[in-house]
Amino acid sequence: MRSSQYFVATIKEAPAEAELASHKLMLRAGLIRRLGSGLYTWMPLGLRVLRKVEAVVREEMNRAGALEVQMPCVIPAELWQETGRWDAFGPQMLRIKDRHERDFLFGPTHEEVITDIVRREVKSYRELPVHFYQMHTKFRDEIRPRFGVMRAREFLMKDGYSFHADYADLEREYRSMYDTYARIFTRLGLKFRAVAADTGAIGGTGSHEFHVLADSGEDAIAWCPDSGYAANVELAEALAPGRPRPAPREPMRKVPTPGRKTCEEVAALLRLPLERTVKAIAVMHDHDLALLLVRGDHSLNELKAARVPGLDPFRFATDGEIAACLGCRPGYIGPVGARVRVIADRTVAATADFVCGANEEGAHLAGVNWGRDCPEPEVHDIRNVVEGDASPDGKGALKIQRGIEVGHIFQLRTKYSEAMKAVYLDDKGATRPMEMGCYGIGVTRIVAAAIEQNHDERGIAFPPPMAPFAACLVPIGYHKSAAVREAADALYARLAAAGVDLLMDDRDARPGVLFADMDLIGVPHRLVISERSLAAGQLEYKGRREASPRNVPLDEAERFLASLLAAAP
RNA sequence: CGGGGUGUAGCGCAGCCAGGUAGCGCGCUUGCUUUGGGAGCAAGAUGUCGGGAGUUCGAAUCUCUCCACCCCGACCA
Repeated sequence: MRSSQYFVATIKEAPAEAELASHKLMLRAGLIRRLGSGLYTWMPLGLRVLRKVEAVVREEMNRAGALEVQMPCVIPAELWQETGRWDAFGPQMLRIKDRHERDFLFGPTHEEVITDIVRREVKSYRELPVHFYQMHTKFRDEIRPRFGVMRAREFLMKDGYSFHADYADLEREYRSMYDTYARIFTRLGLKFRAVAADTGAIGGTGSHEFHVLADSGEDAIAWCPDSGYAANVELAEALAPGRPRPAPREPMRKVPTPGRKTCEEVAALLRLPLERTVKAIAVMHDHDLALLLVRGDHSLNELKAARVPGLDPFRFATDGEIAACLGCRPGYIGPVGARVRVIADRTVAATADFVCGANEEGAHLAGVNWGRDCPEPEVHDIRNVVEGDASPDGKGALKIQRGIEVGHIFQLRTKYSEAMKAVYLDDKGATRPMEMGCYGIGVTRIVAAAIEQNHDERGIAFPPPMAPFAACLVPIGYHKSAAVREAADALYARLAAAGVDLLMDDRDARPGVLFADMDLIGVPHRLVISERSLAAGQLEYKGRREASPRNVPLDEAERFLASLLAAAP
């Protein structure tokens, strides 16, 4: 491809709306353009990248024995009413009506559609297992689309669904998909980690997420270098402290803390470590206020809190509700004297002589002890684990890393097959529901995640498997020097004939412009032809991540490039 | 939805507080020069100042209202 015949839509300054490096770079490199909130056009260059990711995913899915299908984006409401998700899925599902006022939805996921297909087509255990997948445009009306295609409303997803005669076979396929996903992300040249995960709205039992590691990731993952344990922080259990609660040593006393509302401020005022403070979070369940207590240096895990018996569903209490129930503003609330349900985190329950709000404006209590100063609390694991916590498997300490979720696999079991009567006859003639698994990859998100992980001050440094072009040829003085033009055209023809995925930047611009653009769009290998190098019978090579160029004899260019491209990413 | 912020040329921004009829940089067009890391000079083109209503002799600027977008929290591939 010649860039003069192509569409290089690079820009110098990123639009102000972009904050994340990958979002800025995708706009600057001309990979995408925004149409509306969470809606993006993939420009020619970006689409090349997307197609390369897609190809790797497709190849590995096919290798694993899954079969590609294409389901409709627009789905009749009846199917979703059958499983109850028409009402349960919530506002992120885009509902639409046709000319007859019939209800449809734009599919955010396709369990119902595929289950409908399979229940019609598969009647016997002899036809199982089956695994269908598609590369599909999904729409989810996200509460807050952000970071470009990282969290878009419309996005490309690989979604696969498998059906099995028994759980053992589902487990086999689940392990196969786990390995397939690991192979896909490895092939794409990404640093990733597979972690145990919550099953969320999709439902089912076992589940793993695949995260591309990046500090800008929206998820936190907890992992243990000693045991290999890895889980989303949402899920990772915070064990109770190993030692029992110390005996009280201090008397309880009220201390004035005007204007100090946060645990940090109170701890600083009293010159106490943050671990001695207790943070109270007021929540409402069924018109009843409850206090959730975590240590000042810890944070509440809302998923865990929602699993506390008798607390689901809960919401955060308003300032008015807190005032009505506890007689003061948030910032000064605490368990002592509060006539409400008190749920303490395991760590809080094992803390003595702690500091908490006095339920009085501008005052806290210090030296507070369970049992002596207020009733023993209800104890649950309701906090997020932090770096250094004991691994839930009891073997070592946890580390915390941030990640971008690019894949998620679930064991759905019979949740959908029972709701939709997807049954088969086993070898004894008995009717049984199919065991089901589902497996998703955010294809568009992978591109953003890869850039997040692979960029520098000059732009994107794509892993070779997903670079828009495998290599580029930059002739200097193409429009001025006949020698350069002839040599560049000849090399271009030879490399094209050899099937090299090459971009020749033959635009009539200064060399700096060409170099800057090739660096920005992330082409991994760069060849430069100029009168200077030509005179020595050489051309110049530089890898995108390398600091300085080296010379290569002109007549060895093909072989040289071929060996680079054959090398592992 | 709650909290914060921004809408002025294709992009990035100034002008707004102290109303007087719109500007800078990049990009774009033309010409000349330049040519190994986003060139220089010259001449140009491009704006319903987010929409609507109001105050005023006069509104980008003040008031009200609607809209869009961004950031922080609940969602998820």
